Amino acid sequence: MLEARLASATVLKKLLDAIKELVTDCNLEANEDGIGLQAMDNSHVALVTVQLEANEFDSYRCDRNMPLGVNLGSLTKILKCAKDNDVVTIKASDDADSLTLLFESPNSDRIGEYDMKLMDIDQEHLGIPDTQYDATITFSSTEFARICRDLSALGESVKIEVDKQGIRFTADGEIGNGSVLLKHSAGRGAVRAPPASRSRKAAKPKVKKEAKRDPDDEEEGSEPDVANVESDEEDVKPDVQEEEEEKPEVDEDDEDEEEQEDDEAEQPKKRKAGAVAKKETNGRAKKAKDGEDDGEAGVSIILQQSVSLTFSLKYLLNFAKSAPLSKQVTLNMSNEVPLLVAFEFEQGHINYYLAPKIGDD
Amino acid sequence: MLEARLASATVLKKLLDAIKELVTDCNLEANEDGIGLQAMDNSHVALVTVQLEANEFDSYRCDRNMPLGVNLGSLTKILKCAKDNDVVTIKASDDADSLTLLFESPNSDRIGEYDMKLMDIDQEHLGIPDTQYDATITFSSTEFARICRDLSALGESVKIEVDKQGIRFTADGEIGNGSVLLKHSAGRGAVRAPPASRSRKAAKPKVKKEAKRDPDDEEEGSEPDVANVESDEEDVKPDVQEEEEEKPEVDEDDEDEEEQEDDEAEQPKKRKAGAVAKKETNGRAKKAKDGEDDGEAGVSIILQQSVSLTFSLKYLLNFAKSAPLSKQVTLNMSNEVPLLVAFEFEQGHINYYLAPKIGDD
DNA sequence: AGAGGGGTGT
DNA sequence: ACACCCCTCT
Repeated sequence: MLEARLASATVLKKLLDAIKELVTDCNLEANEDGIGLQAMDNSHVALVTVQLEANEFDSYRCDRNMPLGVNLGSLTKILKCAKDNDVVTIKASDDADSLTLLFESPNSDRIGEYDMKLMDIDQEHLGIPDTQYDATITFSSTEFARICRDLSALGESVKIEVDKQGIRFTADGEIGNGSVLLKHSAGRGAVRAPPASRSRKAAKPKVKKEAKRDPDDEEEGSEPDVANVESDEEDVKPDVQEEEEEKPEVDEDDEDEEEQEDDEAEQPKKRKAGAVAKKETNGRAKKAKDGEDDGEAGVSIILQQSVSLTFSLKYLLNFAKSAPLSKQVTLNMSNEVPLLVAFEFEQGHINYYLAPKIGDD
Repeated sequence: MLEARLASATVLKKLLDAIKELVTDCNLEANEDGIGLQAMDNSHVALVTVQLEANEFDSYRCDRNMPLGVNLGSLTKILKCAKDNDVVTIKASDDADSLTLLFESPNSDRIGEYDMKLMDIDQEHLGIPDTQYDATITFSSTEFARICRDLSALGESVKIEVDKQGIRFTADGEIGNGSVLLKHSAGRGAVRAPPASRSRKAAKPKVKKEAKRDPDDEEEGSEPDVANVESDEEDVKPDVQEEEEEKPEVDEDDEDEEEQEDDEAEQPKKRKAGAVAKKETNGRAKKAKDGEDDGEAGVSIILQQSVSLTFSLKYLLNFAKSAPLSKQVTLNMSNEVPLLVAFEFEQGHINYYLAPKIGDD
């Protein structure tokens, strides 16, 4: 049986707003690690994964692995019945034919209880290899959303080029061409040599498989398909959550405190997530007065080699709907390999994978 | 070649929002005076003119007259890619087959560059005579917008009557009749005898031609046509900008300092525009606390003789979309002559001309 | 409370 | 496809 208590409904609401248009039905995978979700989008082009960490819940109990097949539209409707600051309790009995959501006002003077029918969904669990990316760019998620929105007025595709100078998004279309260049920020998340951050990653157990995909993988995943997905269930979830935990730190310790953070890396994740949240708050307060509040925390670029990839803006626009979940987004790119768009938030993360268009000059 | 730099994208955005539904394609006329636009609306009923003064740009360079044929929809799309406080640079090379817009964030960490295809547009340049109007009413632009919106719920036409008491807008329709009366403000922009303000205007060179239109002009422009437009290119732009520069002052010196402002009238325009902007700011700050911020600066009426004219609300609604550009709007009316609706803003002005309906009451 | 974005209707 | 209205996010 599952019983998970979350202090605020707002994360769940934002999560569902983010993915409900990408995925109609899918299994929520509840287990001792927390609640996860993995699904191809409806047109089978993009892959979304979500993980809510068990130890980020106010309380969490899950006796066994439970695949909970939900219709995300229905779940969204039910979540609309919760106020943002309601305390949410998610319950499922062992037969798992329905999911119960309990919404309590903060002072418990109102309690809503909603039951949702579950469905059986046959869903292969895809293994997602832990890729070492050639370029990792972390910047304002609202800036990301803004760029995708702006450029989608011009064309259907965006070319993303990353080099030492910064990251450039370019779209061409009938009415004209547009390009947006974000320069890496001096003083904060500036361009950093990869080895420094990689060495920290080596401390993790069973991370990294191969850094690059096989060429034929990209062949068949040429356009509308996530190329580097494998069917290796065993090591997927650990990999994903370890890897995602990693990325924001790169930006974190760009400030001043690398060694300290490395120490913390051995500690429970709860502690680390707290640090992330705190830092984000600082970032906002710090930047609040300089007028430009999209530039929060600047643009961090970690570059192993320059990349140039082209993607469908339609999907990026969808991914950018996760911006309310996190102030920062991380784009992970290697040439001819699917893009990983990652959002970290206090309770977990959401990752999107999208294969590049081919012939992307 | 043209290169014009504007400290903030917001004026351009507002301008295009204001006219993009009225005009589809038109030439931007860049020359040493600045950037101008003149176009009939798509149904050839109303006339719009815009002027952005060269000396109000942060920097301005235009070597020769360049007609830049733009699709306003495309330009609007591109301007949506600029944030309000972005610095905008407009560039066109001498062959003028495309227009480049550069959007830089205030701290230059983001640079957007957009190229827009230009088109050849054959467009006669209409001469607009400098008319002395029988009634000139200056009041809150949002009030104007509100009245147009409110009355358009009742009928398709509005009768505008101006006399010493004030200005009355009346609409009749099936569900009932409505009328809004704005009284001239005591203490501020009150009704003023025309000679006083006319004498100031007399200080300008080459102003005023004839005060009234020829009757046959109105005949052919009876309903859907701007009647008093002549094909006299020479004196149009100077006249327009002189005249428009004049109007807000009427309201300005209603405060206490008539003579001083008359002195300034001889000074360069740059100086005067600055004064206008400053006064507007004061007006906002002053009124901020009395709750009614539509009544800013009151209602100023300069009346030579009473007028009563009827106009299509559809067009007035469109004109009122310029309200974000200026806190004040000026209506200039003479019986049986097209209405001039004028908005002044720091970088220039926008004027709308609309012929009255006949049988107007 | 205001502005921007998304969705719906013409 | 464009315009208008409503809702959400800032």
